[in-house]
Amino acid sequence: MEAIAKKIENPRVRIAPSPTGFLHIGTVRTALFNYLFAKKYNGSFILRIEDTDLERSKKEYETDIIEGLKWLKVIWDEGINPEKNDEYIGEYGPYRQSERIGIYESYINKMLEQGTAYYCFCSKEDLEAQRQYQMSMGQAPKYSGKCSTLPKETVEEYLKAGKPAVIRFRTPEKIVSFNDLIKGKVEFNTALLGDMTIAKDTKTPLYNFAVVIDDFEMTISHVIRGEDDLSNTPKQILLQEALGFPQPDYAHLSLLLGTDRSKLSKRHGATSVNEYKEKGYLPEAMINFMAFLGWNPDNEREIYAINHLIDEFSLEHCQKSGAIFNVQKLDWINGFYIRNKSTKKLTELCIPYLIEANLIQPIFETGGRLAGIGGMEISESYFIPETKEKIDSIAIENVIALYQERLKYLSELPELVDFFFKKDLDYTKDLLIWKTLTDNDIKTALEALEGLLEAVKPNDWSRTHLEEILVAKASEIGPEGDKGYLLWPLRVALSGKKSSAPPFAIAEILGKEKTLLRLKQAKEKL
RNA sequence: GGCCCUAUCGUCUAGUGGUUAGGACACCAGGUUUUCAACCUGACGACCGGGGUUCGACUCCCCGUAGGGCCGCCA
Repeated sequence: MEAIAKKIENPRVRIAPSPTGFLHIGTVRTALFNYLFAKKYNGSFILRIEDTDLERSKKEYETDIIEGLKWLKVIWDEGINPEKNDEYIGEYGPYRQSERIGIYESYINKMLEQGTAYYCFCSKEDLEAQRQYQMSMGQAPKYSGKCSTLPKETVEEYLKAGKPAVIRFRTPEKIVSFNDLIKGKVEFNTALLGDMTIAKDTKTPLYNFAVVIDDFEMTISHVIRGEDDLSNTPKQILLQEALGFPQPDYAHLSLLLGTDRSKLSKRHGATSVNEYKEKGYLPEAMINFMAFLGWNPDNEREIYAINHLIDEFSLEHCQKSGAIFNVQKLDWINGFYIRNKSTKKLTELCIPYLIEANLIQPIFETGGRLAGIGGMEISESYFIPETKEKIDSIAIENVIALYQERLKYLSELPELVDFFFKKDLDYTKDLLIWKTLTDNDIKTALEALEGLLEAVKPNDWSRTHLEEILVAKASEIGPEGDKGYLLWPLRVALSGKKSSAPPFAIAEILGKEKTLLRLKQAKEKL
């Protein structure tokens, strides 16, 4: 019989990244699940920066983590102020471990006094050799406990002499068992652990120790984290017991996997959210996609906005096994969100990519700001570097509208629409050929088009009218009504590509003058 | 090597003893298109193996097997 599920009220959860790299996609997933859990049950979501490793921690990475989570709108209730990084929000700060050294120190001293922790003077080399030996003997690698019985005087003496030391926890040997909210009952025999290192010295705590202190001090009620931390849990529970702390509930999320089913890492490709942001994935698509990696709602719906995710979220529906990060599905979801955006909004998102590709450049007349890819602020007007023409955002919007339903991600755009912004198109004669068309046929078609378009009055220059007259003509000349005999050369002449949006719409946007010019340029290729 | 976790279409998953094993992405075919995309229709495609338990196992138990994670003076 299962234990009666505890009611969850106002939980306090946290995400505790260490700023030793750019915001990782796996961190985001963990953050998201914590966030959903907190919001679902009216709790608090806390951001704590685990920067005890001074060597590897960098401010730059911390900023990246904060900015990435902000971009995804996975916002915390407590921790570093998202707007002002030198301030904290919440009563349990500071929220950077590097600023909590005094707190750890007092607990370390307490344990040293209690005797639940002791100084160890063994050298790294000896320890490593021991580990190798034990593993080769088929034993669990663990510390021998050599220094655990050192007389007090010896310890004093060594310390005074400045002998290198670390602080170890006198790990009790017992069966630790806990009920993981996702995995179920999990048991460990801590006799296999050995006395673990909890600090390099009283001012330099190590991960497992700092986590336990902070989770207690910050009254964390639920620890929701990746499965890679599962084997740290018994160590942390033992520490809690030694310190007399209550035990939080644990939930270990299955891992995000690469295509080879190993833990998602750099060698699988993009793992930093920046890379996805730059490639032009929308934050809401990323969230929707990642929520469905290792979780699913009760129904078969797939598209979920964040507030729906919050409504439906529960740890019971979390998968026990790992999930491959499948970019194809991400592409599909992202395309869906792109299609469902207003064209105006999408245009704002796309403009930085067009600028980046140097298809357009902003004109800063009234202090417009350029925010770059993923940014929102845009200039009022633009010019086309290649032609020196001015182009307003409405015109750009018309271009975007044509490609909105063809886009999987934003960075695809420039190569799809570059022909709108170019003087000469770069394609060869072969591309103009439809099925069995000869040079002469193409010339005839292009001239027919010229004649037809020349006659269109400026006021009639619209995609619907152009379609009307051109399709009528195309059906006439092509065998068995094959419109490609006329329309294919038209498309290629206008776009220089073998696939594009309908040429009538392209012609409308290009305008009569440029359309005719491109027809002429096409003839010159023959 | 030790400990722990996991196992349904290629992928993400539904399924909690009796189902034609459902959906989505991808793939394939057809429709619509001058093309591509979008859209519509359809097809293909899975319970890791072996023992139990049971009238009956994808579902429960055990043993294998496979995959993964962790075994730091990193987090």
